[in-house]
Amino acid sequence: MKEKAHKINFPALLRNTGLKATPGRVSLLKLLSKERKPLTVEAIKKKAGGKIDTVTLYRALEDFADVGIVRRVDFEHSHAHYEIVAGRKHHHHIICKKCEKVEDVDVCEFEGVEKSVLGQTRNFSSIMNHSLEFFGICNQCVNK
Amino acid sequence: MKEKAHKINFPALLRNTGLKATPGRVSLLKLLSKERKPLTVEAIKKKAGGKIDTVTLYRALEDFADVGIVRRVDFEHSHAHYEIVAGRKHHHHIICKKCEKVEDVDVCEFEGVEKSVLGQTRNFSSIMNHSLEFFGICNQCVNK
DNA sequence: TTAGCTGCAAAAAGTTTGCAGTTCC
DNA sequence: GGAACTGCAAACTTTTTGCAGCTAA
Repeated sequence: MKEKAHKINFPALLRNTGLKATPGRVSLLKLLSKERKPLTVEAIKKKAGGKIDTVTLYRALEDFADVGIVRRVDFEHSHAHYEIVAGRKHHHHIICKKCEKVEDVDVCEFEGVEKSVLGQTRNFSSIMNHSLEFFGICNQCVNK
Repeated sequence: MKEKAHKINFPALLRNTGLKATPGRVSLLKLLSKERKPLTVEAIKKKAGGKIDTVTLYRALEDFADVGIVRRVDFEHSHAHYEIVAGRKHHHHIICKKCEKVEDVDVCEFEGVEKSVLGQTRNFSSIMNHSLEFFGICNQCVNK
């Protein structure tokens, strides 16, 4: 079963979540959907040919993350990454501590784990999402 | 089995990893060890009575993280947190998306998972560490 | 028409770099 | 003595805020 994120109707997706389907936001989603990996704000800007205003980009990404179309990912490097969620299977990442190379990884089901986590706390009643990242040094960076 | 992080010989620990046991670094480790939760650089500074220089703090934390005495944790809020590792059991966190409240959580073994992850990639040969954080809205913030 | 989106300017927040002086071992 | 650590100044990067004009629905 191949993922066909490019077939998603982004204007409809945006409207369904209460956001407006502006040309800028639709192309941003297309870009993220095509790249299929976590990108920094600067990287997105570059990929878009520098045409997007940085502030507008931050605001769009925040809005998207709020409604779950996009997710923010942190790799212990002081800048956030954003990745499309819509049209993609749930997955995690392995990241090179040196060059920041990122690869997707699949990990077993997490439903049981979330239940167990909720069983341990009295301050939380539900879990909205989780992040799971693996860190190492990639084979290219090891040889240096 | 209670954790007794306060009994750790920090000067020795530092020297064992090739770092110098300066008074500043030893008290920083004591502070982190006492707090037992992820703190931002600003929070550490405040707890220390503002006596630590910010730059020195960043450099010490980075050095500590490099040798594994401390770990950096990211909570999808644009500032890093640092938590002591030495003397503590491996654990993860659940974080409130609104107030950034943090609670420790224990999760089942990860050895099998790491093996499975390494089986999926050709670019990495080992995993040095992983991050696993759960996000939700805490009960106090829900009622707002 | 109006709530939401955009872009510019500016500021705030977080982090890094360079360097001269000090301290640990 | 020498490598590591510290503190200050300065720079740089990342993210946020405010506001006026524009646009999708």
